[in-house]
Parts: sequence; structure tokens; C-alpha cells
Amino acid sequence: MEHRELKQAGLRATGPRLKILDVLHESDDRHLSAEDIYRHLVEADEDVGLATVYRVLTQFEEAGLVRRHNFESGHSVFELNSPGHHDHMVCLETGDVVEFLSEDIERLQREIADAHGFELVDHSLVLYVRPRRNE
Amino acid sequence: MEHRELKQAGLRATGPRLKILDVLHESDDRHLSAEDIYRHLVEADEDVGLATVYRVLTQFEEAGLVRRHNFESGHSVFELNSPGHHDHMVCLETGDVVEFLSEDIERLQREIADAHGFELVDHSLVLYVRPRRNE
DNA sequence: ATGAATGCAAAAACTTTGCATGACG
DNA sequence: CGTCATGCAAAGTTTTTGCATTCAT
Repeated sequence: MEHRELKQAGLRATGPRLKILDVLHESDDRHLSAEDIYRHLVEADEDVGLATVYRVLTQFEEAGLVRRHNFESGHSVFELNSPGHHDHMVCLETGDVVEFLSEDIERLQREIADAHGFELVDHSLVLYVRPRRNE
Repeated sequence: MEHRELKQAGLRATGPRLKILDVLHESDDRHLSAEDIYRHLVEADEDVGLATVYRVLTQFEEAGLVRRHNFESGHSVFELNSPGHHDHMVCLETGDVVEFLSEDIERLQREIADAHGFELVDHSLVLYVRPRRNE
């Protein structure tokens, strides 16, 4: 029940918000741009404006429902904020996105921030890779 | 001699390119947006167009003279491609950028890419931090 | 009913491109 | 001199905003 998901996040359960959340849940691709989501909605004959998609995604981000990434330049992509944190590996040749998690790296990051007198709030780690040739 | 630096990179040593490279070398802040560089030039009464700044920075990036980052959304920032690689820590309260390097993290990244059947080509790691309160 | 959310269109922010002119080697 | 590079202005992208209308509670 996505209605509940929105209320718990402190947001009114409006039509556009429900539809956008649904696209995020149902899409094969976990990582979608605002334009991607807008296209899904138009194709499904849902009447939602692009401006609303941007506004709603920003609210979702503030509410912790989604995370925003800026992998390469140009535009942002959004993904549902799944309970488990993870980082991303992007294949430069195929565009595939693989999620991974390294507790060692997570710990090292906290230690490094700490050593510089800071507290780690968040981080962004993206590995750019290409298929390994079997030599 | 920045003239030489450009020739070695395979670029003609034109006025605008020398001036932009100079701004990158002389600026206190290592990380500058195209607009930042343009502003420096205008203040120094140098007659260089913003479009040229963008074109030259892109050429510099392709030639390996600078690196482009997309820390937050909206705009790119550029820094001279110093010989030693490093990652970045951005303070959310002051905007300060601190550079750091962890050989452990570098190694773990290669291992992770490898474990997924990929070869690590590049990566982006940014820690978002805030000043640690002394409790 | 009432304040919040939406759609549309216009604007803003950032970056790229077309074209005539000017500069490097 | 022949390109290649530049400046300017115009166009392209992505994202935000103003405002009248509609919707959720």
C-alpha cells in the first residue's frame, strides 16, 4: 500500500505522488531520471506535468523516500531509498549499473572524515569500469 | 612556462587558453566552475567569452590537463589534473573542499570491480561531512 | 472549507553550437 | 596564408518558479 508509505513519510497521498512512487516501484530499471519517469507516465496516459515530477522527486528526496545521484554530468537520476545502503559501479561500455557494498570502505570513510575533524554525513562512491578481458 | 604545457598536451598556445590555464594555476581555490573562471577573467579585464571558457575546459579535460567533477548537481567544477590522484571531502556547512587519499580504499575498489568481472577504469568518491562537535 | 498540490507556461541556470572574424604557426 | 580558435548571440538542456485552479483532508 503506497498510500501508507507516503503518509509515513509525512506527505499527503495525492494522485501524482502515488503514480510517481508506483513508477519507481514497478520500473525494471532502479535508476530513473525525471524525464524517464515523466515518459512512463505519459505512456500510461497519466496526466502529470514534468514540473510536478521534479517537485515530487525533490520532496521524496527530502522525505528520505528516494536518493538522487549525479553519475555523469547533465541530469540527475533517482532510485528508491532501499533500506540497505549501497554504492554503484557503472560500466562505461554497456551503461549497466551494479550495486555493491563494502563494509571495509564504509568504515574507512568514517575514519578518514574523523581524522580530519569531521563527522561523515553522507557519501557518494561510483566506480567506472569496463568488462575484464580474459587474457 | 605554460606555453610548453599546452604544446605538450597537443594544443595550440592561444591567448585564451594561456589565460585560462593561468587562472587555474594561480587561483587560491583549486576547484573552479566555468563561471568562476570567466569571472576571474572579466575582473582582470581579459577579453574572453564564456563560450570559449567552456570549449577550452572541455579540450583541457580531453587532453588530460584538468579533471571535471559533478559534486552536486547543476554545474561542473574543474581542477588541474595534479600528478597524484586524490578524492574529495566536502563540508556541507562551509563548502570547504578537502583532498585526501586512502590506499586501502583504492585497493578495495580494484578488488571489488575485479570480483564483479570488471576492470576499474576510474572512480568518484566524495565524502559529505560536517564539523565534528566536541561533546 | 481551507491550505496544500498541480498544471501550464514562462523563466532561470548551465552548456553547446553556428557563423563571421581574427589569430597562431 | 591556411587553418584553427574565438566572440557573440542564439539555441539546447535540465530544472525551477509564478499563478490560477483543483484536490486531499
